[in-house]
Amino acid sequence: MIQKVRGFQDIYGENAKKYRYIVETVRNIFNLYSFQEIILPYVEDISLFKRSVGEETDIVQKEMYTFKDRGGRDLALRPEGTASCVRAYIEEKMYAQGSYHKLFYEGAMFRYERPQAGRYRQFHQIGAEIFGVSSVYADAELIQMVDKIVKTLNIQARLEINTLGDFNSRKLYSQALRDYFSQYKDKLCETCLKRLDTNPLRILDCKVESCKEISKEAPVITDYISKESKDRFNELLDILSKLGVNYRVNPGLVRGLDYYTETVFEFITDKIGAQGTVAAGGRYDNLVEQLGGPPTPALGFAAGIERLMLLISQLEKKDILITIIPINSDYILKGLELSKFLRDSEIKSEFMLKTGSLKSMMKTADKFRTDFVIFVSDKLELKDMKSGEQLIFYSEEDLIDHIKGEKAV
RNA sequence: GAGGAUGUAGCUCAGUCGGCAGAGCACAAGGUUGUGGCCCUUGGGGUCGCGGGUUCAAGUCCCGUCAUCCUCCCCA
Repeated sequence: MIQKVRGFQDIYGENAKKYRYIVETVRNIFNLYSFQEIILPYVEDISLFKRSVGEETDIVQKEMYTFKDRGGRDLALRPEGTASCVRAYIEEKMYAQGSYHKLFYEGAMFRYERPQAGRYRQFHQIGAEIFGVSSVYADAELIQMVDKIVKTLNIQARLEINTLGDFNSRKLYSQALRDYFSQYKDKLCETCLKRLDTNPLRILDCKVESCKEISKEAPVITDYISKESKDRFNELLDILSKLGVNYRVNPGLVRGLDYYTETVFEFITDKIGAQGTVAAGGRYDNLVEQLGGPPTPALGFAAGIERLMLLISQLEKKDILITIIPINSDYILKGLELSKFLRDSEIKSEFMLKTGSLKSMMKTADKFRTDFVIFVSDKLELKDMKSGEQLIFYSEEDLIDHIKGEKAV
């Protein structure tokens, strides 16, 4: 049997409903905050991700799905959305329209990782970006919006927040850490040795005792962050409090992508195993320029739809279902005609396609969790599946009038 | 990329020392020839993940492989 590819999944049934529910809910919130949708390609030039996400990051080094197309172009399935969004912002010359831009996107991302609960090779994100605003109020508005999403979906997650300082501060601090930890190469764990090259900030996060010990004496980020950045961060925290957003400052919070500056944040849950980050983002003030656009401050976030799905409870059944059952084969066509009539009257209905004994059709209807059954014979009998009561009608019009009356109540 | 656990009916899972492939639920038919849920009876269902090996004999032992789950890692 041919099976689905490792790390890929079929989303169907209740899960498909959850997926759509999340996307609809989040899109609705984006609309409330006046973000505009951008539908981006799934395939981009490899160098876009090398130059934005970072040449040395795990995502670029070992997790991208890359291939050559027939024209010999080096391409990649997108591992994240921000890079494409920035590329489009520059390529479509949105900056030329002046003011600022608020965009959102949604769709599949691809990373070749070891699958795990809440981690797939094809996964889905929904995210938003703001281009052209350096004001701290943009950070506050964005984070408050994500907070609203989390609250609207009724998800238990805490907000952790930190600042990395401006681009230069971050670079200087990384170098300082690299210099410091290089003295202890023989004492660092294997993964931290790699982090020395890739992302020295992550060493501070290591759980190995010996690494923790060395980290204690390591340079502290506050010494490398400008007063402006610190003030900015404190102002953001103050605004968040006033907006009613709860947070926890985590000085160890570092994002894995190279482009972040200043504000970084994650919404984290401990209810779905090790992959607890449900939504995350931050500011990336240098990325647009770095990719060939005009200097443009920017920020954004993305949420993992599969992880949100793991956190939302069973959806409530909203609409009522009516199943039409012809009592024998003589009335099938009449039943189908009735179904058409109901649907033309905007009434949701299921026409019983399974043939067999009335008993087996009733069992099937029950499995569909139908609310009402209409038995079709020379008359029409409406049965309430909860109470078992039946009403007899002799014309389709009378029946529909009755149903519409019921729905109005 | 590293470590660990698991894989038997549609689902959840038993299967002892290597000796005829099992249960519950689900499904089908009937009890009630025009009515679901509860109950009773009967029935249909199997590439024991896949491929090798050992053996008179393998779901069971050995090797490989694939997949799922968990941890590390990474990240949404």
